[in-house]
Amino acid sequence: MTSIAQLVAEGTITDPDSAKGKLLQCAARLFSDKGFDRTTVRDIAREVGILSGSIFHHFPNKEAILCGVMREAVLVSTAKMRAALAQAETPQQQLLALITCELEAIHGLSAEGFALLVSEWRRLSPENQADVLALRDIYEQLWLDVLAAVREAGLIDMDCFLVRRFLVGALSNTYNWFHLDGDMTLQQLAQQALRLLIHRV
Amino acid sequence: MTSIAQLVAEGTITDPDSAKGKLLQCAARLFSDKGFDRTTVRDIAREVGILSGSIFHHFPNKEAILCGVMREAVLVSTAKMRAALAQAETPQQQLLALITCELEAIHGLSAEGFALLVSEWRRLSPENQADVLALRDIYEQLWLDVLAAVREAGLIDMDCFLVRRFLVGALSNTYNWFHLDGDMTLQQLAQQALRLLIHRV
DNA sequence: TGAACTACCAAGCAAGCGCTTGGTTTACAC
DNA sequence: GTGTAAACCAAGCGCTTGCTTGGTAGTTCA
Repeated sequence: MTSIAQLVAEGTITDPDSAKGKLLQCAARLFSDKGFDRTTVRDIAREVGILSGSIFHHFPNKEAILCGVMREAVLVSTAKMRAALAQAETPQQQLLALITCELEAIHGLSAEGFALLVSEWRRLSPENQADVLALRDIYEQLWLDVLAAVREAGLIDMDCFLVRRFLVGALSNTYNWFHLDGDMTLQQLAQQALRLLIHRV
Repeated sequence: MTSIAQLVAEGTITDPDSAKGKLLQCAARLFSDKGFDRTTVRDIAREVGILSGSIFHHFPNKEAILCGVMREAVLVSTAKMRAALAQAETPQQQLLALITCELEAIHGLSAEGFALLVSEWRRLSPENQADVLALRDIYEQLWLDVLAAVREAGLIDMDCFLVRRFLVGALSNTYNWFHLDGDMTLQQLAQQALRLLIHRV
């Protein structure tokens, strides 16, 4: 059973085969492609093959779609990171695993819509921001734990929070220049990002 | 004569005291605060104290305002960076100077609207993107020259293009978490960013 | 068989959007 | 005084937006 199927079974995330799940999936792709504001509810509806009004049977408003996309993106990514961490041994391997996971999420290989957490964060109301932030805190704690271990091992000497903040920017911005079909593989990109943080790889 | 006054005298940028200059300034702030799509021409007009239709006496359309803001932001930043470079001696000092300049630009201390180059880049038509990109290439070449010198000095060992790309993301994302009135000064932030790239500071 | 519920359609409303149009004010040159 | 041009106003057009409303198929379960 894949980690996603598990989350669906738990009721943590929406079944991607359900109507609501398809809406979230299409919305995530459209939001990522064109941005939240430039994506109309008619765009999303057309993509799933229903009329625009029907969307509001599943969501109270447009913002709730974005919120749903973000929530599930964080949840899926957290699960994938936990699974990847379990397979890594040294702190350095763990850090590389996290970087790889986040890059995969950003470039739509795992949780479509993850990049929106940075680019469209301000579109969310304060209430919805707090809602997603609670999930994101769990996600970020995984990072901080690993970074602390790497620091403990003497591989970095900067403040962990600061390292993470720089890294969030560096990785999320790869969305603007890195392409999966280019010369560089995602694994190579992850390796280079690791080299940025750790100077003896 | 300040570098900005010089650019105005050359006719390179718009006089900030002129009607058009005030429009660009207000638009830059509003675009930065609320985003391009969420800022209406009525918002901008209200801010400068004219009616919305009057804006189109100065600009052919809304996108041209964003394009103008970006153009001037790059031009001002480039000039500021050149001035800062002239005062630095070692490659490492030069790199710190560039980082400081870019952080100042991002956080609105020099060229208001610089952060838009990343966050609102996709709102520009391909023609306008090419237009701004030509100016930005000059700006980026300054970075690459300094990074090459730092690399020559053996202080970094990664590909310069890649370092710059990671750095663009890391610095531009400080807009989302760093605040000028917080515990950390902008100079300290610049120092830390330098430490990320160079491991013996 | 029929009540209840889910998912969706068909139509359209109210508000806000970028932008246009024709006319007025102001400043300055001759 | 008159001409000219820039800067702006006043009004609103045409269109798109998120969202609402009332109703209809299809399925489930008693």
